[in-house]
Amino acid sequence: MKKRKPTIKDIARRLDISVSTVSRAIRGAEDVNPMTKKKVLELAEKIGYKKSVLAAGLASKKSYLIGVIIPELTVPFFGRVILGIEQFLKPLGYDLIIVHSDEQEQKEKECIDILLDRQVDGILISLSFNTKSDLHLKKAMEEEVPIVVFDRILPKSELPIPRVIVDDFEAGYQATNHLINKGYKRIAFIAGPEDLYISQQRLKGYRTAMERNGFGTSADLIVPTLDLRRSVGQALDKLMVLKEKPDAIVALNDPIAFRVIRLLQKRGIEIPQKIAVMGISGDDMGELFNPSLTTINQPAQEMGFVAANLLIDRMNAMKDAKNQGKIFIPMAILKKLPISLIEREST
Amino acid sequence: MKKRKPTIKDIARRLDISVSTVSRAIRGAEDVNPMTKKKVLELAEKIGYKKSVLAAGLASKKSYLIGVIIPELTVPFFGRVILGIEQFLKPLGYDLIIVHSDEQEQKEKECIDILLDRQVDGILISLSFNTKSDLHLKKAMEEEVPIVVFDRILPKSELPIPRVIVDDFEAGYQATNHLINKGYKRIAFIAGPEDLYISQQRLKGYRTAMERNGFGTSADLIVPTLDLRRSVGQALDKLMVLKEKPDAIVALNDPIAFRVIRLLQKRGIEIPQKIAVMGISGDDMGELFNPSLTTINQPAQEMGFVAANLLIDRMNAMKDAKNQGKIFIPMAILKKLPISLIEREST
DNA sequence: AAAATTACCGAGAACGTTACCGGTAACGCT
DNA sequence: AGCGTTACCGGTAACGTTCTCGGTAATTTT
Repeated sequence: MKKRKPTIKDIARRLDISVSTVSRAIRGAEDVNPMTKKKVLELAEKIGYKKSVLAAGLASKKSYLIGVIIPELTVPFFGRVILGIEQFLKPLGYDLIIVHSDEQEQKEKECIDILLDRQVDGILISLSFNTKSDLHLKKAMEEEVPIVVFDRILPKSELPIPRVIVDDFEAGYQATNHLINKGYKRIAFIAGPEDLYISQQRLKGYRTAMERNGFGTSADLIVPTLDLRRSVGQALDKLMVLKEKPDAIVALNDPIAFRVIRLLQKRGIEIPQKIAVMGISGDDMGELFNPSLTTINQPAQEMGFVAANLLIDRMNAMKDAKNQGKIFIPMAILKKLPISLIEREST
Repeated sequence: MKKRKPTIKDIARRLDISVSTVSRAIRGAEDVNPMTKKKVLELAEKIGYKKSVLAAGLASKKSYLIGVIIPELTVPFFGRVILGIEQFLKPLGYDLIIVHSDEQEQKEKECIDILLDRQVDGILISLSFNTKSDLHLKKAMEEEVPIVVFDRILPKSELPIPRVIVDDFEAGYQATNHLINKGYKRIAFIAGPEDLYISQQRLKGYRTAMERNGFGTSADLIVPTLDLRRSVGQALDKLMVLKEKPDAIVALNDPIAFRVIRLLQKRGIEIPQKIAVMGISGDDMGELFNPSLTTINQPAQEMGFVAANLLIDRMNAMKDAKNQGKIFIPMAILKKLPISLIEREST
């Protein structure tokens, strides 16, 4: 006694109308009598009809799936971004398929492939720490699936795609400035990989702040880390062997700052008395540390919201162009979100 | 100049064979000459053929999508679980669609609906803090999509579905025991909602350890929290107004423990000198705290792996039953994973 | 040498929906 | 009265696979 799942045909038969009409009614399209529409909807509800996304997708060449690629699952910042993405996309009937690149360029490529295979309608991506090229993004563009990059973008990319980031220069600048205002003088910066746009910009902000206040930016004080975990210690080591040790440290982001705090404490260095520490991210977790972490807040959720919005815009633009028979000319957009200071105990 | 995406038909035409054969070759099925198979695969690669998951799913009634429902995106534990799930499922060609319930039963229901609409082949779910019934799981069962619950399960559920958890009793027991061994005497327990199985069991473990060591378990020392954030403070308050304050606290999980540490420090209470704190989860983050958090490690990744494994088993069992014309009789399975102590500075 | 088995392949019907086009009836306009 | 609109609706062909069944030739078995 198996109960076949009801389909559009069953409804059509029982109501003695055509499948076309039922289809139109179901998806709330134009050209259908309110009366019949009501009847269809009621019967559908009654017999527990569920539209097959698969079949619908196949026929309409849309999947109503949006792919999201993030570098790491456990970074709180990305969790908040996804919240914003959902907030925008869910009401529109899109679902999310979330994959992570594990901070590796190679895996990132695979992620793109997976999503393309799934025929997602669009892709939202934040690049991994180690991504140096965006050829894989190009691939997506060639398949005509719109893509927008958020937060972690590539500096020199020529690709005409939308990007949404925070004002990273300003973040670096304000962080450094805050420290200077607090009276710190030898301020160090723990950067990320060279190719990383956020690293470049935040560093630039740091440099500018230092120079405007008459402090040099000796190369000693700028050390890179290649990931969020292991190499933070090495970076810090470089700082601590200097003859003149820094009295404050700006970390590229909060996860790095957390580790810096911990490592300094292990050395018995008091924060912020001996050395102050600043993060950039605005993770909630920073509040729980002892001392709690002063940081630059990034509007993560808003970023997700805006990125999703840009994606839908782009999708619509592509569709419109196609309908009018024109070819769609993709354009680069760079949207910067404002940041703000969260002062806590570590500075 | 639009380039239609190559399909199975294109390959068939160019190789002058039938689509059936191409299909078989592509999906590596039986009954196809190795020679032609090779040719198909090569041509497919050459012209950049991508199989349409939509069409394949429609025809085969499989989506190769597995839904994962977790209570919160930003809890590290779940991030690790997902890693394990991926590890098992990816090689099998499944992709994950991750949704979160925001710790609300209502949203959890919606999540199930979304996944069912997507025609996922299976569902992995960890219940929200506030889920009291599992009727929504029943719904999934009725649609014949297999489901397995991990970590956060319901105590009294009669549903014949697989569950995988850690040995929560043992976790509570070992945590408490560790504290006792360290010489603490008035040990408090911060629990979760009453209906939560992990809370019940860990509490039971706590009680047993206390009693076996001749300590009473006065009701004062057991306080509940309803979420991972706000109400932790209230729970702690109840403990701190006692005439005889506790000298150690076991928290239901690490996120709660983090907050406890912070709140105690704000009151100027030294950890672990005045009060010791223990978590249960094994979050990496615990290492970064000051003092670092002693915790019971849960094999999160393994849990994901095992849960995924059980899911696939169940899927196969259902398929086999169907093929043999029998009806599938679902059975409950409860798999317990072993835990271990991570001793750090907070005790 | 006949029969049975095996290895491989093809035809064609699903799968459940949407897109496209055409048609009818009713209505309003000149 | 004739004509163009509008509001609905239906038929049918996609969409790109997989599945079932059957068929042929080669190979093995008896």
